[in-house]
Amino acid sequence: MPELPEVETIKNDLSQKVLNKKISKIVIKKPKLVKSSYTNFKKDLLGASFFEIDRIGKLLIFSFRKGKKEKYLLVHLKMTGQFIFVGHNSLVAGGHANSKEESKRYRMGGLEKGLPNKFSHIIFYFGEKEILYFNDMRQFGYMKIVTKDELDIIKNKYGIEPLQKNFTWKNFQKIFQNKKTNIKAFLLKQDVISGLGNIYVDEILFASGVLPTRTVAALSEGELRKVFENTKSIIKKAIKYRGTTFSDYVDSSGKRGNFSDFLKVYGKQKTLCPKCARTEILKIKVAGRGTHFCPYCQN
DNA sequence: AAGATTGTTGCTTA
DNA sequence: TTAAGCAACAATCT
Repeated sequence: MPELPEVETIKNDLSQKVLNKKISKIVIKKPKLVKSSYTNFKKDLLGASFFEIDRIGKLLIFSFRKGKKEKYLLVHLKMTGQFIFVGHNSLVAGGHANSKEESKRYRMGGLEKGLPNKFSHIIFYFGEKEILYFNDMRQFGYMKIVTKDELDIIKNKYGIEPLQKNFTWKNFQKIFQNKKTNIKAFLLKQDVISGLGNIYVDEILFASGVLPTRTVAALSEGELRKVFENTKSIIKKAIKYRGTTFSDYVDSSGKRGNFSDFLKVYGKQKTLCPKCARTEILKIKVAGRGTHFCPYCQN
């Protein structure tokens, strides 16, 4: 599941690869993934080039010019979306990556061969031989082109960003005052804090020693402070290690994220807690999501 | 073979 | 009016 660190990694990598290169061809195999006008999609993008790639929360923003106006290609990867950039023809194996075994290997991050595969739904060509594949097994992801005004409206719906200046203890405290929902559900809300998903929320709460079921308003100042600090540090560290691969995520070169090696609770149910070494990590459902925690270390 | 998987939206309920 | 809760969505794996 691409969350903030994974999307940030993709943003940084793609910025090195596709900026200011002319889009020479676009192949759309699954039109329903284009959520804006389908007829305008190619019309707007063909011949254009992206001059900047940005990110808010888990949403990628590709800026380009259409005539004198700036427009924006928004891409959300949702759960299984991937961007794979291929600079040479070497990886393109003529469209046969469709065996069960091969697609599994592919999703697990072992990009050995086979592009496009049956999950390559939208394909951008840059110049003669550079190709950007948008793959999405579950077809939850989407692309859409918006104007500046539309972009501003969308941006305004996002909460504070863990990496930005306004992510301060003061602001954090203010936002978390008197909220009656549990801390897990609250941290997942994109209009509160943008970019956190199921993996990082579980990791942040474990690091903070706070049970995911705790009501926000009932947290002590010290506990809340830990949640704040750990949100910053864990997100930063995850970006440093190029994100987490749990099932489907790979970066734009098809490589896995290395933060997987640092996961302490996510996916670790039935194993011993790495901190107290005496209690099994439990997995329950909170906020409708699989939730991992140590009942001894988290209170 | 039914249930779990998750990010987001939009509807319902309090 | 606002906040919280939850079903729905899609496709695949266990």
